[in-house]
Amino acid sequence: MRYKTIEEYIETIYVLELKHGRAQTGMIAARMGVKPPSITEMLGKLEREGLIRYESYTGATLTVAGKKMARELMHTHKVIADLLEILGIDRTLAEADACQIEHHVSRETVARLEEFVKFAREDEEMTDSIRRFRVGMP
Amino acid sequence: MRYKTIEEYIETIYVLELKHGRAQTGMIAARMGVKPPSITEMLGKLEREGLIRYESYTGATLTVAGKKMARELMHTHKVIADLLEILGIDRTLAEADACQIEHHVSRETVARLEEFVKFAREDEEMTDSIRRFRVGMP
DNA sequence: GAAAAATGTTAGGTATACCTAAAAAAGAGG
DNA sequence: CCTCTTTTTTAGGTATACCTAACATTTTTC
Repeated sequence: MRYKTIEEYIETIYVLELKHGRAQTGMIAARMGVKPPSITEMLGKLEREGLIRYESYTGATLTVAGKKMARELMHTHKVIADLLEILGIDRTLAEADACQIEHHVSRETVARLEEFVKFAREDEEMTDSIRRFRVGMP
Repeated sequence: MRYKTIEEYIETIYVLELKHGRAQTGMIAARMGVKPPSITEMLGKLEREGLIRYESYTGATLTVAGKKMARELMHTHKVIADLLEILGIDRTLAEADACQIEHHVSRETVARLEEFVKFAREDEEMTDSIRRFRVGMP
């Protein structure tokens, strides 16, 4: 079994903070499939790295640096998922794949893929070509 | 620092076996930036998992299962790198990104991307659209 | 073919992301 | 405000991918 990355923790905290104002140990644990004591430990590490503020028994909130990381990850995720969907991959699968890929693409590549996604949406000829590609695919 | 995955070991052994008939501890260590004792240990694990044959002081060769994994990885790598290159990403960067992404895409998605790469090469209108996309990009 | 050089393995240790079980703190209901 | 419940943390332990230093084997060279 692979360990969760810091990025996955930050994303989880981001989502929980949006929904509940802060991310508590138990909520993070439930979402990530990791036991609470491990979360406590990890929150200590994330705080030492300046990505979250953390108070015992209260929960965690992202710092500016943490938010920046989270937003970049969300953005990357969206670009990848959109690209895969445009290329005819089922949204559910596209999301699942994006979840993994997002942690392993360079910024530069993301930027270029984003431009392609935009182009594929705006340019009529490209839209057409892609439509033809998708016709007759599973 | 992230640990090397089994897949990375298998790929390295594959390449070395192609070039030298077998993969020796030192060669693997040099390529992967991991010290020889760690390689010895890992080769034991890979053998227990049925991915390589391994003899002390002689080196490792891939089993059928190991070769299958290696070939699939190489194929996935090529599909991803080709796709990125088609979308205007510099080959060197495309290769680097593919090296990471290849370990995190579903088979199903790879299959679909492969079809897209083929289409992008064969279909004139698509080729044209992509050419227009790439014009005026860095 | 023996000594020297190169290569590989063993022994022992570190760091870290996880776990379970037990203790502690916070929150809710009477 | 005191007990009961829920939530969190502490304490202590495991597994694993790495490392260095020391030892063993193989290969090369004279």
